Amino acid sequence: MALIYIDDLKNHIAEEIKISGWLYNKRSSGKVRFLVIRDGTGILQCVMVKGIIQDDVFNLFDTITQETSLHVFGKIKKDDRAPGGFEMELTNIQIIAIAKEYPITPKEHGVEFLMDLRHLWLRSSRQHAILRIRHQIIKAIREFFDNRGFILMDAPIITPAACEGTSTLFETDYFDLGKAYLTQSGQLYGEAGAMAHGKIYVFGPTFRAEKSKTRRHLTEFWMVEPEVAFADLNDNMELAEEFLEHIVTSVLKYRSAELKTLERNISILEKVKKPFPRVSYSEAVEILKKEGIDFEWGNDFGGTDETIISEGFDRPVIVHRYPAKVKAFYMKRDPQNPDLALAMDVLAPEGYGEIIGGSQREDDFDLLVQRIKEHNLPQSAFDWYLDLRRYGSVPHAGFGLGVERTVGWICGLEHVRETIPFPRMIYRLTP
RNA sequence: UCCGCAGUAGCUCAAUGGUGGAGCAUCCGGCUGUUAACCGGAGGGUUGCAAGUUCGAAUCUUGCCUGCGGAGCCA
Repeated sequence: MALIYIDDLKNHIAEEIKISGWLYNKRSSGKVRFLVIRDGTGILQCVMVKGIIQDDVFNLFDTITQETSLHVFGKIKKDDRAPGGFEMELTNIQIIAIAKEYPITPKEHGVEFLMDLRHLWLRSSRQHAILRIRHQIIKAIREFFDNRGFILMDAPIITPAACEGTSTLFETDYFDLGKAYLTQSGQLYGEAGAMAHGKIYVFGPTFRAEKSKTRRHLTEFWMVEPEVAFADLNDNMELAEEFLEHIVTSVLKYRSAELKTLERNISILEKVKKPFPRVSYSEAVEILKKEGIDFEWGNDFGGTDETIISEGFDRPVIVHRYPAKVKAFYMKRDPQNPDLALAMDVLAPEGYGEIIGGSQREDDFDLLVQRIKEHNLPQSAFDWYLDLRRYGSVPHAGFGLGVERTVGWICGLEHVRETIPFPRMIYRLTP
């Protein structure tokens, strides 16, 4: 017999059915008792009245504790008084396993306590909604690229050297070959893929060993990185805005119930339509100065700078053409001004900061060799990467989108630690 | 690594130098439509750890531990 799920109850009104789940909450007013069941797809209020149901079933109420697993049997009816709009008139209950005293009670808890119990916290309605939206975002990401002929190309997670040579990497011993590192970006491999397939995307976990202690940082996070051959900075910015529009539209369409659970103000999300405002780095610096910020041209923006810049716009804003010296070695210089890199960042509204970073890549062999030297990187480690310029180099561009920051923004969360099932942070390795 | 904040019952918090409490959770009792149900009762404490000041410390001082927020770095 196929399981019936709570989110499908509308097709089973007036039927006698079985629902399998866990006790979410229970209430009683003596002779009338309510069991609230969750089955992973929703919650269902079940009601029983003494004298109408068998006494031995009625009395099971006292032994069923929060999160006890059980089957409930009864007839489904519409009832506006019930959360979810449907109610089951109980005829029978089968207990599978009585739960021990459950630590997460239907009252407030602190984040530290809940994070220690993350494996159980995932069951509560808010976390449930967040992870369903995360799922939708990831689905929309894959859908977007798949529908446009991009090929998914997995990059290695264990790598021989830094991709960008700046961040601190997690290090491990690799047999007789010396040290290996966990990847901080699949991009360089993605460029190889773009030269083979035209347009690809890398989607995988990335790792940063920096001791970042902010609401925007995890040591392990997921990143999607498209890379397109024969594309320039403008193509890259257009791709990014169509991409973000698609993701947000998809979440609004398929996860409105979850956004409501999170009490997200969706009017802000509804404005995420292309074209996004575009400002150059220099214009962004002017915005900061107009707001009274003491900011020197040539520095990179900090978190608060990004917030101030994005506050002037009602949708994500693209900042382009950064000073080359604050950006990575592989970025192509602006032919109009060699001090600038053809880089672009997308800043999310409401202070969520940088969710996309990308650029047109340097495609000239000699210039790339020069950049590697300027950044004091070992050229031997990049010899394979230079091959991409030796053998049929073309203009190409791409970007990386941080999944957790995007989930945090769309859900309206305070901290990215709630956007991933089991966050890894500098002071948290468990559960 | 640096700066700031916090640590009291299983959980969330109160008590600011003078007898450590409340709500929730647990246990017992009551209630025929509850909505984080409600009402009555009970049990539950090395106030993060160590030292110091004081007649007296959860409260003041110092050190340590743990966590949170921010800076730097980045998505």
